[in-house]
Amino acid sequence: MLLSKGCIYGLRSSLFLASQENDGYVSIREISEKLDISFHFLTKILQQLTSTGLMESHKGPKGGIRLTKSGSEVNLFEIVAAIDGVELFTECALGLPGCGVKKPCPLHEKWAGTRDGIRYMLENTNLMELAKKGKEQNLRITEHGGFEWLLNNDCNDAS
Amino acid sequence: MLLSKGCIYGLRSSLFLASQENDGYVSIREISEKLDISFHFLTKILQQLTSTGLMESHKGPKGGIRLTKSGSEVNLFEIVAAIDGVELFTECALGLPGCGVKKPCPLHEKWAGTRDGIRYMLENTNLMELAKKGKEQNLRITEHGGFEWLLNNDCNDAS
DNA sequence: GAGTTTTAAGAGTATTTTGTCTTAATTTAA
DNA sequence: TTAAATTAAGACAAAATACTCTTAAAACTC
Repeated sequence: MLLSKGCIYGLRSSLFLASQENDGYVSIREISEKLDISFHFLTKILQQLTSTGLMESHKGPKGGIRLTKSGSEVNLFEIVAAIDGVELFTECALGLPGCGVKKPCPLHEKWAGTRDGIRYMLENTNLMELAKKGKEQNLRITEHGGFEWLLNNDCNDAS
Repeated sequence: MLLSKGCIYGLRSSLFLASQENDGYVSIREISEKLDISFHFLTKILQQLTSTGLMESHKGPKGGIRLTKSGSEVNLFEIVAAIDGVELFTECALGLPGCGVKKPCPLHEKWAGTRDGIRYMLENTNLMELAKKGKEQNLRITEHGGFEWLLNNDCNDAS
């Protein structure tokens, strides 16, 4: 698996926040229910994003979490790096410590190119463009629910 | 981590076998000692490669394991797929089941392109070219040892 | 055929990842 | 000022991954 579960949850949550119409706090409980993610686990993931400054949280009623910057200013690499770290983008494909141009493994050059391709894609994709696309085309952000349903329904809705 | 430890061990072992001068059986014990991999663990990994037909094994003295095809006919994708499976190359970056052109997530297109890039690199890299490169430039195949040392020393060597 | 060398197979252990539960601290609002 | 709502933090549990150990089966050598 390329990204850890926590990282995937972090990306989905970030995308959800970026697709909100207003920029107020959204409670983690709501995110966890709408995205079908374990509440307590998500809490810990999002703490990593607040500790790195990508999000800010607020306690109490009307509290929750929100992006510190506009979705258009946050790229996916920032989120991945905050949760999974940058090892994926620095490590050797054959697992050799310290693999690099100075002491390469036979696969180093090719892998470095591919690795940079992943990084480039993540760095050049921001939350806003994904949220826009998701809303316009009502794409999925959870197993069964698209953006449309997600943004127009309360959790408590019986429907 | 992109590849599991087992997969990395499988790749290193395959590369080691492809770099042998003769095509006889090499004992798993020798591979495990030279590549510094746990013997019993490696045994299980290589069993996956023999069960998929990429390698063949032989018991008893003079036994061991060897590639069924020439190193130039084995690409890295075959090895990765045999050990880690093809999920990496089919799964959604956001973890949504069944993500694809029909029911995409907002990231699907971009991720599919990147994913195919990884696959393309693996499919278009064969063991022989890596072994050749490794031997010519005496690159590393283990943390401290290069190809040269590896191929010219017996395990029992006191040196 | 007996003994040795090797892979095969399975049970068991350790570590990491993933997820759960409880309590504390903070904030709002009645 | 009390109660409710929320995040923060830490202990705990489950599952997956990584690794170890023991025994069995096969093949070679004498």
